[in-house]
Amino acid sequence: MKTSCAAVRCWLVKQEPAAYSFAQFQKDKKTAWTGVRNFQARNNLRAMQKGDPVLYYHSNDDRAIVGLAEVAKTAYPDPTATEGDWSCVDLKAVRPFAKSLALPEIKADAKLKDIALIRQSRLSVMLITPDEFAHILKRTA
DNA sequence: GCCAACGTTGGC
DNA sequence: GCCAACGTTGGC
Repeated sequence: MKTSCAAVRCWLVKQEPAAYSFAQFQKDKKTAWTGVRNFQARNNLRAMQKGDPVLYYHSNDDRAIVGLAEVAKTAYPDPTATEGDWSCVDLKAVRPFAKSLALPEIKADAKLKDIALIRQSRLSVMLITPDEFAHILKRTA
């Protein structure tokens, strides 16, 4: 359990399943979330706290929120960056969702219409409101 | 495969 | 500091 007084923040990361699927992530149990080269996404990585819940979204082929992860280690320098000031975190796979939540369903859901996933379609690491997070957990149970 | 959105780069 | 050109991402 988190014991700090800071509110738990919920995140969503996006990945192409062909590049790194949630199934592969589960086999690995833990992975370094490297390769982010966008300032806003990087700043979000840096704001993550250990234990924060992270939704896992498959872009391109799948287009659905498929599972849950959590932050295992806060931001540190991205070892894959050869230049520039970039960060990565470690993520731990928690569980796949019983039902994945597909993009058309997200778009059609009044409670999720302002979600960053839709509003900022190209951002790969984003903050999710607690209400949105709770609603997604309910719909994927 | 196409196109829209959008971040980045470079010329002025 | 503005803006056009370009590259990348991601939905369809």
